[in-house]
Parts: sequence; C-alpha cells; structure tokens
Amino acid sequence: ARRFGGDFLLRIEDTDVERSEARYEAQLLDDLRWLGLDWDEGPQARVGENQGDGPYGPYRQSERLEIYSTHTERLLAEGHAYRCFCTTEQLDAEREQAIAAHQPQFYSGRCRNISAENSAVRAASGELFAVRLKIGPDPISFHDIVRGAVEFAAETVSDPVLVRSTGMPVYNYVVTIDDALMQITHVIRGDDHLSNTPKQVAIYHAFGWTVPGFAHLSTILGPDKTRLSKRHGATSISSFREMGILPEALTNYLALLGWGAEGGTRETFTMQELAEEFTLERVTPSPAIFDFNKLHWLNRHYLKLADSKRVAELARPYFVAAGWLPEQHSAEHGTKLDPWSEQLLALFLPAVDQLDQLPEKARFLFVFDPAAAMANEENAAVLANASAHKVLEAFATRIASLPTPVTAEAFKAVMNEVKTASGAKGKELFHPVRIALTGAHSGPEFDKVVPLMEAGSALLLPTPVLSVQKRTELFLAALPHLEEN
RNA sequence: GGCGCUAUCGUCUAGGGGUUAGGACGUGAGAUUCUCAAUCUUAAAACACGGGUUCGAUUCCCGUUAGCGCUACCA
Repeated sequence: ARRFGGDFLLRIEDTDVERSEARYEAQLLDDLRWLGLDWDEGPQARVGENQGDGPYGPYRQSERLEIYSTHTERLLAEGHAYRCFCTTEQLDAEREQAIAAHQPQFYSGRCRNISAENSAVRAASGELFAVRLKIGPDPISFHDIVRGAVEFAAETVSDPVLVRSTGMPVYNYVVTIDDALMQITHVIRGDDHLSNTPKQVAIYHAFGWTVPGFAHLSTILGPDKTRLSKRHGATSISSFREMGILPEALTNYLALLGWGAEGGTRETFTMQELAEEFTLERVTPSPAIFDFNKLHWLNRHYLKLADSKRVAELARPYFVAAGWLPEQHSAEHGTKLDPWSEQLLALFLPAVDQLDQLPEKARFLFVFDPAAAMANEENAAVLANASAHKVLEAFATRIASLPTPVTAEAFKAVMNEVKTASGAKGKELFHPVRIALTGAHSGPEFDKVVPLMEAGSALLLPTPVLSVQKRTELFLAALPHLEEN
C-alpha cells in the first residue's frame, strides 16, 4: 500500500464469537505498532491511542452485522442464495459416508430447490436454517499476483454456507462484503486462503461486484517443514519483542522471507526502503523456512546501528529481572550508574543475538563463586598445573598492593610483572587469572572487564559487584592446597 | 481420499533456452601478539526425479515424488 500511495486498512475479523476477545485485539494493535506498521483506516484502539478510524467504518466485523444481513436479504431475494434446513447431524452423516466411500465431500444440494414460498413459511415457523450460496456450473477462475492463473471446478466449491443457523455470518462471506464495501483493490493474505478464494469470487459475482486482485503469500514453516507454531519457539510478535529482537530486524527479516530485491544481493532494508522497493510481483510462491540464525544476524546488525541510549533502555529490564540493576533511577544512578551501564552494554552487546541473552553473558560480574569455578573440570585442569599457582601467588601479592581503583594500565603492568616473575606466558599466564576473577577461562578482554569491575564495586547495586582485589583475595582463600606448595 | 499450491547450495534467495548458476545466513580454514565475542580474508556447498519440445533445457510443457494448504454452520 505504501509503495503505491494506497491506504492500509486494519479490519478486525471477529465473527467467531468464541474465539474473539478484546485482549486479542489490543495485543494485535500493540504488536503492529511495535513493528512500525501503522494503518490509515481501522478500529479505534482500545488501548487509548486515537489512531485509526476512517470513512468506511466500523472496522470490527462484529459491529457490521446489520450490513451483512441486508446483503443476505438481497441475495435471497435475487435467488443467488437459499435457506438450508439441513441439520448438523444430517450433514455430518453425509460427510462420514463420503469419507467412508472415498468420495469427495460436497453438499448434496438437498435444500437448493425448496420453493421460495415453502422456504419462507418454514423460516417463519421458527425452523432453524443456514443460508447457502448457489454455485453455478462453470469453473471459477481468478488471477493471483504471486501464483498466476488459478482455477477450481464448480463441484469442488460446493454451495458454501454464508450465514450460520445462529444468524452469525461466516468469515468467507463477510470478508467479501467488507472488501467490496471498503473498496479494497488488493487482497494480500496467507496461502491457506487460496482454496477459499473461489467461494469469495463466487460471492463477488453474485453481487455483481468487481473482483479485486489477490496475492496469496506462502506459509512460513518451521525447520521440520511444518507450519511455524509454538513448538518451534517464538511465533507471536510479542514473543520476539520479549526476547529482545529489534522491530526493524524482524520486519527486515520477514520481508526477506519470501521476497528478494531486484539483483538479489541486498539483504538489509529499513521500513522506509521496503516501502519504496517492495512489490508483490517479486514475492516467491514457495514456502519459506524460518531461520533464527539469519534473524539473529539481522538483529545484531541493527543492534550495532541503534542509538546506544535506546538499546540501554531496552536492555535494562533484563538486568533488573535478574536482580542486578535497580528498578528505579536515583540521582546517584543518573550520574554514575548510567555511564557504567553503558560500558556494561558496550562490552556484552557484540556477544549476544538477542537482548535477553545479556544477563547470562554478564553473569560473572555479579555472581562470584570460587568454589563453583574450581569445581568446573576445565578450570580444575588449568589450576592443577603447578605454574598456575605460581602465577596466582605472584598476581595476588602485586594486585593487593595496588591503589584503588585498579586501572586497566596498572592491571596490565601487574600482568607483565607476573609474567617475568612466574615465567608463564600466554594461556598459562592468563587463564588462571581469568578463572580467579571471572570463574571461566574465556571471556572479554581484561582491558574492559577490569574497569567495569572496579567502577561497579563503587556503585550501590542490588547485587554488589566485587572489585578485582576482593575477587583475588576470596579466590586465593578458597584455593585449598596453595599454601602447601 | 478429493481439490489446490509449491520444488535453485543445509536455510533465505538472484537468475533464466547457451552463465565459471550470483548474493546472504550458517558451516570449515586462516588472520587479529590469553581465550570468547566482534571484525577481515578464504573454502566447501544447489537447479528433486522421469519423459517430452528444442540444435541445446536448470529455465518451457506433461507426469512422478515429496512438502504444505483447503476439504467446517473456524478464521
């Protein structure tokens, strides 16, 4: 719509009373806004914003029931539709029979030829009825922008129900009326609707309306090639948001799933660029498998580009949830905590695919557990080495005599002294110290980690961050056989 | 079962009657004076199968196979 200066309409299709709840609608509007998709016409948001509405409202199908019943009367009067008095039991039995006999399941058409008078009398007497559309003998064909010409034999369409015996019209019916009345030129939807389209085309014909353009987009599949669903991980928009995926990464990824730009070498598109370049003609008809790897790559890409304040805001809740950052900003926090948080983020952001992985990566800053570190097999192997003890002893005495806070430069100097004193170098030198300070033999550069520990130890945090000296002291105290050597 | 849709590297895709079948993610290797991450360089990796049409088919047509969808008084 944006590409060609059209309008994007948001319509709430809530004719299934049992499955429609206000909270779903609120969630939907919320998700769309978060993604950066805004609509020109649509329902007033129940969450408060005043976006939406327009000249073709109301935009909730549940509020358009009168419109539909007027149209049903017209169809009935013109003979394009008829009342069907068949009971569910009857229809179920017929269906079962057809399945047992390996026959295609069509409606028998039993009620098709009940006379208008008879039909009216039975209806007036209170007999329950559904309304069915009369399908003519000719094949129904239409053009799909993604797939080309599509044709269905009339028998396979059967006489579809338009209005349930409860009086509530059915989705395939109302969607057609709404699309026509709202002057929709392009119907863009999932290909699970492709088989429904001949029914809808027949409805356009019955009313004498112009059939719009259709574009059926392929389904997104999971790695096992079945429809993407909950067991594949995130499927709702909000779950991506909760994981810490940026909206621009998601929209970019979604656009790439089933579409390729001309040339086929560009991968990153902003919403603005998408609006300028996206065309339905270039949409692929084959279904695509959702690939978290590529989404993560895009997310990392946009995380790098994003404003650091914005990312800090987004990342903060994950640390708060872990109990490591305070919930509220105090005055002190503003001046000291914010710069520290930014440092923290700068260090760990390149290491994550999505924001919710941040606490795990930063864990060693907040949780210091020498016993656990020593219990780790790989760590134990490193510490079992005789030189490791020499390194740690040399390191401990020198680091303890340093003025606080320990700077990155002072730390580097100490490491050099330890190197000459112990004769250890490379891994032999760094790994024991790294284990002592962080509990693991791998992690980010000391140049960045040391200042972060030092500055962190001066802050008032829900979980205190220990200084380099404190860590060294505690770790050596916990090393049992050091003194014996 | 019936009807429909789909089929290029593991994945997302570009391309299209004659091409060294291009790019990206991921994977492997190398570089970056501890490691991890990031970054850079580099390598391996594809036209589902069988028939046509054609001088020539991965490309067009038909079929097979496989996957998905619909087959509801769900959307």
